[in-house]
Amino acid sequence: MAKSSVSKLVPKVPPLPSVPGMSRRQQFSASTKKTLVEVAERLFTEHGYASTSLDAIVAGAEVTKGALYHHFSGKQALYEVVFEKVEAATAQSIDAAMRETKDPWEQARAGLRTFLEAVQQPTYRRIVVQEGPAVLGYQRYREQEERSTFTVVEDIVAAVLRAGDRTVDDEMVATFARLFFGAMSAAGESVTEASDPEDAAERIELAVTYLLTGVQTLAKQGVKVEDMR
Amino acid sequence: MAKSSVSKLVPKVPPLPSVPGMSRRQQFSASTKKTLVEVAERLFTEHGYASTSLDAIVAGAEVTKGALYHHFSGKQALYEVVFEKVEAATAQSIDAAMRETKDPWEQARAGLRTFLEAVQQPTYRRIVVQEGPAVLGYQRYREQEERSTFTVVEDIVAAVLRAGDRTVDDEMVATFARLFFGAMSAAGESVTEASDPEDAAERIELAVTYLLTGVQTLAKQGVKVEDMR
DNA sequence: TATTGGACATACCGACGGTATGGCCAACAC
DNA sequence: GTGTTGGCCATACCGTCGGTATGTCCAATA
Repeated sequence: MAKSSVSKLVPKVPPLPSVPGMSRRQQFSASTKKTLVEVAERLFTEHGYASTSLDAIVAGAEVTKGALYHHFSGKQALYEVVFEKVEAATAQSIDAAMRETKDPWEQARAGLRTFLEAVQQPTYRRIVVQEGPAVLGYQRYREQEERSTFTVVEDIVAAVLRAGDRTVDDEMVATFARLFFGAMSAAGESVTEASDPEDAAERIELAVTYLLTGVQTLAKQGVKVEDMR
Repeated sequence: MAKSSVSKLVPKVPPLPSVPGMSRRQQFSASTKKTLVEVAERLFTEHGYASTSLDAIVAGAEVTKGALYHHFSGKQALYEVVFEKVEAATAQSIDAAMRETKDPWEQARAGLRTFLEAVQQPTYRRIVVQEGPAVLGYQRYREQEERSTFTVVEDIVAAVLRAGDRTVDDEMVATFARLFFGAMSAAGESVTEASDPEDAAERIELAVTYLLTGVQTLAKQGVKVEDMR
């Protein structure tokens, strides 16, 4: 009991590089909200959504459920914020990797490679790939996806595809992007669970390269997607 | 109260085409177990795992939790039985579709088409694709998968791949199969959610055909997967 | 200085998964 | 025919967890 009273008497350390536009009160509030999200991200990643209780989250953040429900409407809403954060970070990292080169083909390779790496990260795997659809429902899952990572992947696919066949419309690009996105997501799980992850990742890249080479070859021959009908 | 006493006084209708090897008692038991699985499959499909209470399941089966826990060790175990049932049925339907023709290439087309159809069925989508990984955990999910549907898909991929390049090893086949399996799963969601599902399905088939044609073209040119290194 | 409202803490509720216990009756032994 | 046993299931109950209602404190503003 002494311990808890101490934790109450000693307030949280204020975020020192204080944001100028915010009052002290607002800064404390933002700090607890941020802490809640960070703790939730960690626990959701480690134990999954169902096995992570709100009590565990608020304990980890050293607050109470009152604080949590003041900032979020419930467990699912908190999860959604964590989800968005993880998605945004991943999209940004892919984007950054692509900006390191200017050659479109190299950009695509770099982007896909980074995506394959991202999809192996425990946080992205658990929160986005494995539990995202089940927790958010597929509708919301897809909406969130399309505002970040999927769009980046779609741009890559569009560049690769249109390099060989300029006649493909947007919907066809989206279709290819869906296939690639699904394939890479499954690949991430596969790689992570493999006995030799490095070797598995290499095989994935080999397979994808083979498929892309096939697409390139068709393009050089002037074979278009529409010709498949 | 009169209602409940009536339901107790009037026992369930015994399964009439009685299995010879079973005693009456065993047949009643098997009947309740089967009913529980069927009701659970329906409710899990309609409302999802988390939103389906055991009370709702036992009410639908007109038994009590005592019966449920006599036959299954818990909610997750019941889900796993349902999962296996759905997986087995899907694998069998793909298998049946493939047996209708003898040409290997046509078999592959039929198999993939049937898989694309299966992945759009509400039950398979919800129980296997959307919630399977989250509820069972990816480990068990993959174990179950590899005992049924995935293996069938893997066989198809192996046949297509080895028709052009006989040097690919089993692990490389498995890698391609993973990619295809993931791509088709995502495709199923995409098709189902599309404003025009038929059109979406056609686009998917077009895209897959394009990719396969690329693979065939490479094979004809003698380009092997190993050449990608 | 008075007042207000944002930012929490505390106490509590209902639902749900799971367990403990007991009753009933078919099946088998004799 | 009778006694006994064990499979099959009903009933009652418990702990946990997500969510809610209410109260408190204090910084910010007038």
